Amino acid sequence: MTPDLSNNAYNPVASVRTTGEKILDAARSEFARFGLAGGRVDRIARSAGVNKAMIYYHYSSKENLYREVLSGHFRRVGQLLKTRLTDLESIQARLEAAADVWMDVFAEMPEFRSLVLRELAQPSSELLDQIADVLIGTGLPEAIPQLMSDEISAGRFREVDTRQALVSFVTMNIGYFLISPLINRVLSITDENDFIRNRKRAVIDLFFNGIKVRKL
Amino acid sequence: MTPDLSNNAYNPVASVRTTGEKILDAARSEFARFGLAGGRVDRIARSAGVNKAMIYYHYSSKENLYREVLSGHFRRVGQLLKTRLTDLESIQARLEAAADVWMDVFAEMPEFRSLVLRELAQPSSELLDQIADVLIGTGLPEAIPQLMSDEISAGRFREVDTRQALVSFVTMNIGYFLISPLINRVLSITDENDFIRNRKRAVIDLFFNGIKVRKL
Amino acid sequence: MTPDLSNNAYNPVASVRTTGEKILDAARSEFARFGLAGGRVDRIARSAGVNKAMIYYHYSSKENLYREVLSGHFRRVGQLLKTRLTDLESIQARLEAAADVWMDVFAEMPEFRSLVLRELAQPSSELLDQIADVLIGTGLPEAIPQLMSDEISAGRFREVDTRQALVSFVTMNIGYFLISPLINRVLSITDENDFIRNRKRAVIDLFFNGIKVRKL
Amino acid sequence: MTPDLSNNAYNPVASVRTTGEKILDAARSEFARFGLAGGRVDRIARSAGVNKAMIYYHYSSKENLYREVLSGHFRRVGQLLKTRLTDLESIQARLEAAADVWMDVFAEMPEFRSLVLRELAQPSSELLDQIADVLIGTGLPEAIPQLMSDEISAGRFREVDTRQALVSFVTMNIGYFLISPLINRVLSITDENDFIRNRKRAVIDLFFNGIKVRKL
DNA sequence: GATGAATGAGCTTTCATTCAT
DNA sequence: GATGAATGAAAGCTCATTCAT
Repeated sequence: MTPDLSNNAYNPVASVRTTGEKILDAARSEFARFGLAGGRVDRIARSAGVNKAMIYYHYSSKENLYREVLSGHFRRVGQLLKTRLTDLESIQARLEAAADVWMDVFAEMPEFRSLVLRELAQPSSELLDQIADVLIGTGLPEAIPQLMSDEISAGRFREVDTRQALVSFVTMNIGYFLISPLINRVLSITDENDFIRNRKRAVIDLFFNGIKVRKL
Repeated sequence: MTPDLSNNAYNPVASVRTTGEKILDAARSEFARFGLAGGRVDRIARSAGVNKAMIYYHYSSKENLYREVLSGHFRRVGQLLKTRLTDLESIQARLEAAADVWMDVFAEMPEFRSLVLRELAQPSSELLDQIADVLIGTGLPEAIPQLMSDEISAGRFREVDTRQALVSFVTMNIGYFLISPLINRVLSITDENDFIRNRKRAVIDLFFNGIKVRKL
Repeated sequence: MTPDLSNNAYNPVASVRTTGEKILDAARSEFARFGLAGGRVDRIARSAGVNKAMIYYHYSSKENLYREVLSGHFRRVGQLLKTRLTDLESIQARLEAAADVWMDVFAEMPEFRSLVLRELAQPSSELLDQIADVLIGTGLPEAIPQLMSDEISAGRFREVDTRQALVSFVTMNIGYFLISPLINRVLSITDENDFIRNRKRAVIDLFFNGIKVRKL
Repeated sequence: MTPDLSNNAYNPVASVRTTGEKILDAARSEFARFGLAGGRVDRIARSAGVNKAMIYYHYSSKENLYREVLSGHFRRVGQLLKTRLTDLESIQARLEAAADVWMDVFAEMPEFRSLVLRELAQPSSELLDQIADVLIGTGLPEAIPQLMSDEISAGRFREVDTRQALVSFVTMNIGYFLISPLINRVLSITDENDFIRNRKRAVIDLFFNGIKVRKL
């Protein structure tokens, strides 16, 4: 059930990592920690154990290396979404699966969070376009509101703005991961893993209780 | 009802902005756009219309200037929270007020979002400690779960994990602002202001419908 | 017998030091510690307790202030030499008096040593010209070798190169003060004052035993 | 008899000087002329004919480059002392050899004098510790006074303070070199080389005549 | 005389990138 | 592919000096 997102997800066989892969790995962590502007080519080379010139040989520029790092992540996320969200009929099943994917993504791709946050901070980010394309490509942003409308028509969901509802669901899931360092401090959460484990159920519970037709 | 968060919130009378304030204003926008590492002292000086050395005269280092920018924001946020969240009894009133504050903060302090996102991206950020302190200082992180517990005991709220519920509420509100560029693209939201206007009601509606005791 | 070289030698009445004097005092110690290139106008102003612009008001430039510091020293040294070396007949009396003066100069004008060393380090120093003039002005550099020649003619001194002998006498005296930090370390001299007290006698003793006619 | 202390002493084959050596050579002369604070990295780079960044590539900082310059000198001096002061029995032979070494050092390492003077001017110089160690390492500071004591016990030397005597010998030798620009002016010495050539004999003569037991 | 703020030139250092081997 | 050395542009910062009040 858990996906294959082990350490070597990006580089299946660690023992024969090519120079290009070593650079990519080092760059991933460098850019996650310091961002594009703050990341240092020297540091990447050193922590990859290769000569600095090799970075230019393989990736031609720091900025391009950064792009490679990001597109690697998105390829992986897209692939996960595609694999895990097919053949699911009910809206609940789909949303649960999506929640799972995000949890896995953040759990197993530790640098992803930082990279995305920094991209979100930039006024015009070509990267966001890429993510958006990946997400739209899953068909979910269109399908989910449509399914909700169907449920509303069928009298099972309350009359809500379906896009707002979708945004609510997404932010409850992703939002926690994005601002977890802040939340952990404010709520004195010490066992983060435990909190995350319960998170999915809590979100699903609140969301469907909030959207389904019930009587007071 | 809307607060005085106009452009000159930090410098009431624009016409007599001191050099220090001009620098701070320029720095705010520079760091929001490019981050600490990407921000350029030259550019700040130029766009503030002052000599570069003045930045060091007034703020002693680029990093310290950055800190001043951030702490200025937090002071403002803390002050807003303090002003707007007092004398409110019911949990609903409090959460609505908090939602209003966040909406205002993001609407009126355009650089805040970027700055916070970049800080969230950093593994160890002393700034997050500052925000956390501001938030804890409002008493809300303790009060809200307590009020929820009271409602649960009184049979009015369902048996939910109160901290998870709080996190859900917060992320539904803040989360949208943080990832709005992405959401806007994915959901093809063109009139962002319109979406934001409806957002508060949608969140409150979903949240309380989801947490209150009702019958199916 | 000991001269009036107390702390306030340069500024007779400390309690009413003018701004110009305060600056001069601070500058003296600053330039002694860091040299002309390493000395900082800011630091001088701060440690003098005056505004930086005052330095320019009173001394017009850093370099000029430096010159004032040095010429203050030389005036003092010249004055000392003049006072203490007059009315002395015998060569021994004169050399002893000169040794005393140097000892007093180094003992009571703590910054002098550093300043002179730095000037000596510079290939072309107008300051050295000034000192040289002061020294020549005392008449000693001409008188002493002449007196030695007389002694030689009279058969009391051995046939030595009188200028070399004078240089030997001077370096034995001054030389120690110039390189004392080094000598103290190498010879593990802990009680420097004690060593200095004995120095004069040792020099005189060695010099005259070395130069007088004796039999093996 | 004279040692190989030609211009390229530090870099035996001038035609293949490495970049690091070129920098070191340029730095040596720059720091000798202007000191650490007054020395300019730009100037060093230009006069070495290399890119400024190379200085940081090879020596990581201006201060460190300065340290390298000095330790290079001290290594050389230590080596000279070690080579020239072995296998010498009599105290006279040893002192003469030491005097020769110092004369050679000052004659052939033209920058040494300035560098040492500036270091002597600094209140706390780690460099002086290094020189002191080199000197102590030669064993002379301990051996010479001991030899003098032996001579005194044997009735050949007069009863003198042996450390004072050693200091006298050293300052007569080194002292002249340190303050030569001053002495030359005061005594109108035009042919410095001639004076230096005679200096050694004059010092030895005065010293031993002064310390040996003789009769008036 | 005295001050705080301002200036401009120049400082040390950094860093992405390229070159020669 | 791989390396160590090199480059040039620009970065952050300093500092002697001056100005307005």
